[in-house]
Amino acid sequence: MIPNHLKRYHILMSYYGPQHWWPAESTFEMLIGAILTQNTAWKNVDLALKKLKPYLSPEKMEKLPPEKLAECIRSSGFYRLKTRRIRAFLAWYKDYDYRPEKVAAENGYALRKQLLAVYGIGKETADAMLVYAFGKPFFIADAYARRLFTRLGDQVPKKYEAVRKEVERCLPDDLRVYQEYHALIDVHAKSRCKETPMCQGCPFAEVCQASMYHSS
DNA sequence: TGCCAGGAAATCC
DNA sequence: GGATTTCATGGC
Repeated sequence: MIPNHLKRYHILMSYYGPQHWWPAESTFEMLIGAILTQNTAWKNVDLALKKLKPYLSPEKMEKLPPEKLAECIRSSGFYRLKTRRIRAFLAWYKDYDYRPEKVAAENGYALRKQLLAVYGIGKETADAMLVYAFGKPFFIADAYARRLFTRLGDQVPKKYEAVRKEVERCLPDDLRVYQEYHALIDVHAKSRCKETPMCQGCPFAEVCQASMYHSS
């Protein structure tokens, strides 16, 4: 049986409402945040972004000495590593004159391949950038999504690509759906519905009987 | 106080 | 291809 992700999307949407993600004041901030949040709690990313505030444009960040950049993002963890990754991304982005609309003019899959070739950008980071900065519909098959699907009783594939493709097969080719579905899954994951036993007003209450949602 | 958080690359075999 | 290790801080 094919999990109906469109149905799940509607359930989450009617319960939490539109989220209008990604939480960033600019496209550039979103792109940097995507790298900073790798295996890192968003709270620590937010601290780093605040320190980066004076340099939150590609032109300014490019001129920032690496040691200074590292100092700013220290709170996000893996800071030496992420300094290299941010700089690698900036080098790639510069070929598009740091203009997201130029990047967005590329074909989605070709663009994804390009991003994956950049040092420090893997599948999840690439998909987040594609969806929230460059307007390409891809499903972000992150840890929250896998955990939710598992709890709803799916046999979730181990490979990232398999999960992504399976979800994409179930959804309309609509950017807004991909933007909201991922955001809603995130918001839901951080809500009290991660608790067990069954919490009050769980959006998945109807399917709970047929799933292991509140028993794992 | 130990454990984990919106991963990815390098290095094994 | 898979399994393991490295990268590191802050919060609970």
